[in-house]
Amino acid sequence: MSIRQGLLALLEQEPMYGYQLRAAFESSTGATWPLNVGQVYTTLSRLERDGLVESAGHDDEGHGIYRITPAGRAEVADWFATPVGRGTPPRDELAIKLAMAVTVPGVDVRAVVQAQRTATLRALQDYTRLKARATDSDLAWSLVLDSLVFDAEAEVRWLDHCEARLARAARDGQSTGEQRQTVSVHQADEVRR
Amino acid sequence: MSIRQGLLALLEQEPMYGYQLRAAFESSTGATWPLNVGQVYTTLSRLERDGLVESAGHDDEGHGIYRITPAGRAEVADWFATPVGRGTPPRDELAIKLAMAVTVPGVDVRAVVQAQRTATLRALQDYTRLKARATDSDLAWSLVLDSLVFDAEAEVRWLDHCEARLARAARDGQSTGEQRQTVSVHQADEVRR
DNA sequence: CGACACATGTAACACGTTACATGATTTG
DNA sequence: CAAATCATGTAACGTGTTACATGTGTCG
Repeated sequence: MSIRQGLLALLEQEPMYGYQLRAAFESSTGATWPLNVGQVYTTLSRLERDGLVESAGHDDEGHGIYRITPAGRAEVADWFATPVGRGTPPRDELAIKLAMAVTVPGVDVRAVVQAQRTATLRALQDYTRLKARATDSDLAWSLVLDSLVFDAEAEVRWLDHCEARLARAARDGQSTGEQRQTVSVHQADEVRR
Repeated sequence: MSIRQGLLALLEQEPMYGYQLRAAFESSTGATWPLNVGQVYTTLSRLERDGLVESAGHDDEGHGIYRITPAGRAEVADWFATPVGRGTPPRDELAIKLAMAVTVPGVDVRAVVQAQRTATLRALQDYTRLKARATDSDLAWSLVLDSLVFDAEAEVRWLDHCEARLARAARDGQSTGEQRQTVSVHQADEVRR
């Protein structure tokens, strides 16, 4: 649901054709998330289907131009105005994986944490290397890169935290898997708000 | 791609029927990500289609039990052994949104940052409140909660960082939108590795 | 000429998600 | 009894993603 919004936002700047849109998107995000061109066209179709963009004839060179509609503008405004979903946060694969690792007996949780930690640290190095260049020019990309860095750092911190807790749990003799047999359902509907 | 793996991992612990699986999943993740029961069954079908689980007759009470296959076990082992995708990191909607906000002229970036900051801080409070209870018992849920906290904290830090950079950029007169007209493609294929 | 970037699409599939239909069993 | 929970499924849709088909222009 973010490519859709992203492309739509770019179209608010100026009508564009498909290839141009892809270039604009990758330029802003610094090619952090490579975008298959085909997806631009499928997404444009869907946006047109939903009345958020419309075909606007052809370019001087014959490119099929797309233009944003009033409804589209409204949607973009709404997107920027509404904070990103901290109500039901996006499923975090790593968190799920660790949760399962400590739930299912016979999994070497420490090893999982270690492996992840190494990988994340390596990614962090890559990001830092990339940040060296490209700094002041592309503000957008620079911020995206920083986002990746902050995320990765938080992940490392969390992994360390996990290790500490696991060590403590192990020391206290709890065999990591003292789950009840018949799992009780719905002990926390509150999270759902 | 994480529910699939999660359910599969749970089945390695012990054969189960659908409803039980959902309970186990929500128990481990602390109902942080509520899981529609229907999805358990669709996912089970797909897992069976792929030969990772198989039907194992019926329970004493007539429940349709699913059992993990050797191939399934292999996949789980692989899942735990392979670090989560720090090669092409998952698309971060907030990062994309901010990138677009600074790219498209006429967007009040500061307002976007502010709104997000408020929302995230509020979420952080909720998490902290939840952490008060539930601590030592459910290790898994506790870790998931911590993950959310660490993530949210990193987000706030990043938002502050963004604000600072934006202020600096504004002070230096760059009108936030000094993007080149014709966007240059592929200036950074390196990220893709 | 041949390779390569530009450019536009389409078909197919994956996973996640919701809404709905249906029935058994429990419980106030 | 009525309402809620347990339990199993299916149908339909949405976005994201890849692979493919196809054609034009450009440049060494």
